[in-house]
Amino acid sequence: MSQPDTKQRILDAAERLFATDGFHATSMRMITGQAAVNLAAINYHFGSKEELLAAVIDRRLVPLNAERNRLLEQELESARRQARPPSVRQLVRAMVAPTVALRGQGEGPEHFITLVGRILADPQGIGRDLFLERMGPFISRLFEAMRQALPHLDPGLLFWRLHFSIGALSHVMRCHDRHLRLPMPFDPSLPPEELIETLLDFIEAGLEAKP
Amino acid sequence: MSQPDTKQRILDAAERLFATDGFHATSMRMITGQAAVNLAAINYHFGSKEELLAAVIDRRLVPLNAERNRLLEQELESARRQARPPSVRQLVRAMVAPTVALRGQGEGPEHFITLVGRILADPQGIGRDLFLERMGPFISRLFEAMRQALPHLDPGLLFWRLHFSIGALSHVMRCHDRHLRLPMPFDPSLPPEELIETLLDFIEAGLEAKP
DNA sequence: TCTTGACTCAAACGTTCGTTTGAAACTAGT
DNA sequence: ACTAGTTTCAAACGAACGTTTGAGTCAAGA
Repeated sequence: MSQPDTKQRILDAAERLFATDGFHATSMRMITGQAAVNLAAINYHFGSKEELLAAVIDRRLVPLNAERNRLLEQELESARRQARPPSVRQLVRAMVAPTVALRGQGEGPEHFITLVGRILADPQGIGRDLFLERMGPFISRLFEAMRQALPHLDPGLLFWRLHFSIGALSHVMRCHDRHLRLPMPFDPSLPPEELIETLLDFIEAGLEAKP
Repeated sequence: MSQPDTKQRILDAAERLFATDGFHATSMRMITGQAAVNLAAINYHFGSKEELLAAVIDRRLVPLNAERNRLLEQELESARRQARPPSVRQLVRAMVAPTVALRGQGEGPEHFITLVGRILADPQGIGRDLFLERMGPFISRLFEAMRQALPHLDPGLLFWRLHFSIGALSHVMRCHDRHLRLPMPFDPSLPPEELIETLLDFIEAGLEAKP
């Protein structure tokens, strides 16, 4: 390949622009302009604008879900060894930690976070089916593991509380910095490690609420 | 006016299309086609496509925030009369109840919910500034009231937990029905009243978690 | 009846969109 | 040095975009 990084430069520029401006508001000329490649390179390397979006999503989501599954299986295995039910906090951590860790991994993952927020908000969008297809297996396994961790909880109630938990996570991911730019008399910023624990405190208490 | 409902028909069609397809993916010809009005009617009545979006948002958000503020002031006044701190649950209810109540109020409000989800996911979108401008006063007042309700809680921690709460709410609003269309061995659907209480249980426990 | 203002309409404006094309440039195997 | 295969390039394609225009329609006041 004469310029082996053409595909990567397109992926980086598309990730950034899809996140900041949205899929439909981003033109292929904007992408190829920022990537400093020819306009036809997208269709040559990816086929179409939609297939480019799929490639942008897959590049980060596949390894992310692999890590989430690894942490979940690790806790299930640890619980099995010790003949105890899996820990709610550790199960939630399997979902939360790799996600929050995306922050502080550079500009690319930050843009990816924003892009995922857009995809979740799009009820019939292009990337949504792909995203849910990638997420489904983990969510199913997390739900089953959570039923072992909270056997007394009604499954329907557990479903909704997991739903709320995912919402809290995705919302805090979506708003990196100044989402609610209110004049605050203090600085609410937290390092990622503390943010994880703060979020785990909140979700764990909500999942284990009494009624 | 010869056809006095032209503006309403445009607003209804735009609300539906902006929600399902997104602002940039919706053309003015799609809107005027579904509204059965002339293409130029949008520019005549609203000025531009962006001003139409602002009108769509304002139509529902202004009365919604009025109701939220009413409930919040009602609880503050009740607490003042009884010389007690405001109730966490009642304060959260002021934010949650009018929002969840939008479900079951017809097709229009349901589309509006989806549209708000899109606006929140758009970091520099057209409707975002307008939306935050409308929401800001209520959020600020809610935060101050919550500080009275939870005086022992660090303000920075309260900020984050309110952030998580808003996330749980907006996520559950965004996913009316089959957001996670996993093969569930049960029916997780709930009537709005029960959904409100289920969400309040979750948020209240999270806000009052110990550390 | 004439006039005025609000509204609707078909048609066109210039621009930008995603995609395609065919030739040129480059790399590597023989 | 020649060839085959891959990648880049400028240019153009038809289609769709948001907006504007100017004539036409209608209801109501003078």
